[in-house]
Amino acid sequence: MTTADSPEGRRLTARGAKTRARIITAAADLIYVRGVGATTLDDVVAASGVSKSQLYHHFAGKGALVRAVIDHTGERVIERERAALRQVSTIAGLRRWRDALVESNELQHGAYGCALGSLAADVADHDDVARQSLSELFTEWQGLLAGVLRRLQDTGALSPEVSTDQLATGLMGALQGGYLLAQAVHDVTPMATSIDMALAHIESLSTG
Amino acid sequence: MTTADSPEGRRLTARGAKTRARIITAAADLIYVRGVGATTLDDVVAASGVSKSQLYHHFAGKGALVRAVIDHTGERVIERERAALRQVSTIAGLRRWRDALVESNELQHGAYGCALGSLAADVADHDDVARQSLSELFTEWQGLLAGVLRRLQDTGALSPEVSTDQLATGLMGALQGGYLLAQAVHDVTPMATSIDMALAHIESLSTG
DNA sequence: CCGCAACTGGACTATTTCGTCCAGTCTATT
DNA sequence: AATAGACTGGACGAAATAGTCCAGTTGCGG
Repeated sequence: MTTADSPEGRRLTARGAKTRARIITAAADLIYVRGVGATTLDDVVAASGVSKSQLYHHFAGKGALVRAVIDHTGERVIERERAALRQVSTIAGLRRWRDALVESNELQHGAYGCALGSLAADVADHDDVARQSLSELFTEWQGLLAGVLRRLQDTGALSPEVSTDQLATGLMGALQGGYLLAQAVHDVTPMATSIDMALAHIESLSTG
Repeated sequence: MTTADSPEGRRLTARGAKTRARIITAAADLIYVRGVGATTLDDVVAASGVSKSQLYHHFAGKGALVRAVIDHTGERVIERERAALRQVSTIAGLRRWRDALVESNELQHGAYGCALGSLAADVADHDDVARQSLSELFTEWQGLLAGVLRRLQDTGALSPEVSTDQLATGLMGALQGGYLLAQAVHDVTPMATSIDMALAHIESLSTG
């Protein structure tokens, strides 16, 4: 999944890998809060406690760093979602998943939005390879949701007629739209409402 | 709705107003395509054919210009939606509304996303008064959707039990999420799917 | 028709920010 | 433990960009 993002060929020592990781996590944190455009490389240098020459040693430039941040954030989100959704096979489980996301977003009153969604809005029209990475990440995330929906079908809680892929897309749309509205309003209520509507629809498609 | 955005007190002549409007539309077009951060004031000056001193004559700075762009774009979107939704009172009418938005977005293969949504993602965490304007615009837009849903209730096409406000929020969430996914994938399919799910849910709530 | 205020235009400055360079330090291997 | 090569640090340069200033023009009220 993760594309080769360090200068090709050269192998990293353990120390180098650690430094590189420190740069990425610092950049990811800053970018999540301030956005790509408002995050300067000097900010990243200061936050990571790494010299600028190292930043350019590990990354070809700001674009490459941003792409690495996308990969990193993507892995984090996918990993979190994989853990959260792995065992879910009921509507109630999906509701608990929703609750966790809403509560987590509540902590910052909806600010900053979805880690992946904000990145997408930020770079999609500016960096095509970054956009494609994000596209694949969204697809993977939707795949996890589709897996849950298939399990609902297997247990008979969801009609076998419906397209789990389309429902997963709809659910992801509701989630991302909810994040965006919550970000604009600084209140998670619309996010909860938006996801609830998607879940209610899924529930209404139960067998019989 | 539109806040006073030109230096208070001074009255604009017709020529001044025209120049001011030209700046705003040029900036709005650039910002829609490139985003706020990637749009420079020199770009705006070049695109509008207006001198920089005039830009600063009409706007206190970049932030004020961006806020004016938000007001302008907001009015445009709300006006468009008001016209599109005014007479809608059936599910089929909502479907035609959906078709028009999807087709329009198809022209650019989903790029740039929703004029209001992109702005929100761009500035919400950086300018609180801009965020609040956007919040109000979303609320107004949702109000138009809620109006349609109330008409559905009046004609008996929608159960009088359901909350039209919540459904409108869910529909707006699906719309915005759909825009974002389409932007990431460069394909309007997920946008269509996302809205369709919301509409299917609304349709499933018909009386009886 | 005249004068004053508002509008127009573009050259200029200060600051920010991306990216480079070089000198010194650490580490793995022989 | 010596050396080669990889890693670290910060000072430096160049470009872009927000914002300022002043000289010239236009148009409206008296």
